[in-house]
Amino acid sequence: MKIVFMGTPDFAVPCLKTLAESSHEVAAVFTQPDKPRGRGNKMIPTPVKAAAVEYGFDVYQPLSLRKGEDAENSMKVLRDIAPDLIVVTAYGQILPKEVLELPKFGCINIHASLLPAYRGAAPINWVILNGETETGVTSMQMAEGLDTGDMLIKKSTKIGENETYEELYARLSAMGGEVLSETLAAIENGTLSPEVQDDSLSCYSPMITKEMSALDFSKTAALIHNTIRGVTGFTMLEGKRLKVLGSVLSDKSAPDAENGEIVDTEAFGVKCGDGKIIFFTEVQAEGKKRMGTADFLRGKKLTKGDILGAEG
RNA sequence: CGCGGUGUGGAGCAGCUAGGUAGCUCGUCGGGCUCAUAACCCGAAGGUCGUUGGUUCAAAUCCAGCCGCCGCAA
Repeated sequence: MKIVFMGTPDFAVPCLKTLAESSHEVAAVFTQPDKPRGRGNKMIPTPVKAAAVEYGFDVYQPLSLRKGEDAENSMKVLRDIAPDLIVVTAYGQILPKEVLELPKFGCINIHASLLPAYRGAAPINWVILNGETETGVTSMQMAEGLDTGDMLIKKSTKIGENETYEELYARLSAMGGEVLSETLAAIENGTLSPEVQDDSLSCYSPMITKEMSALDFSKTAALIHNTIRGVTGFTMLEGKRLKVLGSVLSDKSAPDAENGEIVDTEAFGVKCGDGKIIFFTEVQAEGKKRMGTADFLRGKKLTKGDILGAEG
């Protein structure tokens, strides 16, 4: 088949790789325009662009597919290519109806959740924030609504008790490539059995914001654990920012301590709102590399009784 | 030219402001103690102090450039 791929972040790269290594023809790759980002505001290509260039594919980066000159040009390009299928993975743009209807087999999307649950922008973060124990990847035939298309192939996976967003992201990203591969095979073999989503079971996962990462030690240890795993926690230690990238729960409690108080200076244990102690396993201080707690504590002596999160 | 931090034995840090014997915690290796140990005691190895140049009698420390890593903002 002649295929056009649309995707932007790391997550989409395994899907592009799947296509590149398949027998199908990748006629073009669409990705978001380069933007100045990162330290020094340098122009950084999107991960998909970088990968596409490696493979030698044609890359298009329209500002929008819905309106303006870029949209018109893009439509022209797509019509000229006349793809059999468009594969979309975390592209970051809403596709207009005329694009959805252009290819013979329509557009398929690889989504990082078990639909109809967790439609929307940040499913991987939200499954962890909500303490889910299982998630997965779903491919769907794209429709006009946001992640509402008929489901094609679904693969599920367990979420580890201490698994972080980063780890799950990597796993689901790889699974995305597998699901795509199976979906393509099914399309070719005509063995697809699209399944309509039950809207009553759906839920959305809105974009995450920085504020969500701030650790609130009046909450329960479980919730704090989910925040750390789901969006990375940050708090203040002796007036400096401290990122918390991993944690484990414990049965220990410290009823007499204040919320956010450091109660264990040898393993970085902090008292939470429900009295339980949470242990940080990986942290990163301002200007420092991320490191395991054991490494961190070798150079940084904690003071028992210090309260995390207190400004100044 | 977005703002800022940082680069010191294998790991994480101190030392730099007021230049002049390389320090701490841990790890590694050897020995000891112990029924035993990731515990304790004794000892040892291991560092061109990111890099290049400058100032100086003397630079980890002061100055300039370069490279690397990172936080914030976008």
